[in-house]
Amino acid sequence: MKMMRISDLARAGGVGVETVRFYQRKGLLAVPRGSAPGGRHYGAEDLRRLRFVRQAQAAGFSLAEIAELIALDRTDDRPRARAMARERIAALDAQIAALAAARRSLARLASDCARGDAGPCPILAAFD
Amino acid sequence: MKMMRISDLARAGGVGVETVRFYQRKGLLAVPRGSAPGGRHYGAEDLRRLRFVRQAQAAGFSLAEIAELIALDRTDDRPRARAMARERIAALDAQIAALAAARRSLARLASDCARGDAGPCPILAAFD
DNA sequence: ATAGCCTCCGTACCGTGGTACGGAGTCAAG
DNA sequence: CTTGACTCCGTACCACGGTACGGAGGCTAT
Repeated sequence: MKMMRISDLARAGGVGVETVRFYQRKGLLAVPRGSAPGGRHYGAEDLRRLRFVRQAQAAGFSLAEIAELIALDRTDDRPRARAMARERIAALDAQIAALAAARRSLARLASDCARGDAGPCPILAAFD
Repeated sequence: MKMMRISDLARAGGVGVETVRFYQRKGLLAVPRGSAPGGRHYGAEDLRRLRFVRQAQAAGFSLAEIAELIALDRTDDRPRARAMARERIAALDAQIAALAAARRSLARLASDCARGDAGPCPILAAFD
């Protein structure tokens, strides 16, 4: 692919230039091989990485964990990768269940509160 | 009402004393009516509030929004409370869907990677 | 009455995930 | 050959949600 500049990479990844640079500092993204002034800067591989970072973040991995995943990918440390995935799945399950429970409480609040301008609208009792 | 001290309240609410004090500064919890030295400090109402804060946090409200909810409870501003609840429910639904999608991707990674020490374990391709 | 634990209060600090700023250099077009 | 857009780089700053620290003072048991 065709020598993207940092701003192109950022746009393609849906983040700001400063965020790309922040990820570079954190070791999540390669900083372009120093000696290529004016030449190519970033390629398709960088964009894949950037997208991976965003997806992994959406899955709840911290940036530090994502750095670890990238290192794991390099060293092909499959057992560790599997373990991290399993841990995250368990955490995700717990989180989804907690959010679903909160959603139910909130839905109850909204409907308890929905009709009648009189009667109790016990906001502080929403979570019982 | 057994005149809890701040440390009792914190323990009952599952947080640290410093966190209770932090919430007081943020206006989420009342600071005990200054003139009662040695007398009662905190009561059941404070504990309900503290628990409300934690539950509302679990539902994804920020501390600033929680402060607003508490103010709403005081002024009995039902329309606004309903609106906040509905907004939060929508955000929760989106978040739950996103987490569920991430969970599926991760589950696929874990199983793709599960058997065989050979073959591809494409960590960086986990989210495609 | 002194020790030890507690409270209150202010201020400072922390990790996470960015966001902004200013300076110096490079590059292509006008 | 200057202007403008862009790069790299470092440093500083931000919001959020705490967490820690140090001093002044109070309650209670020994």
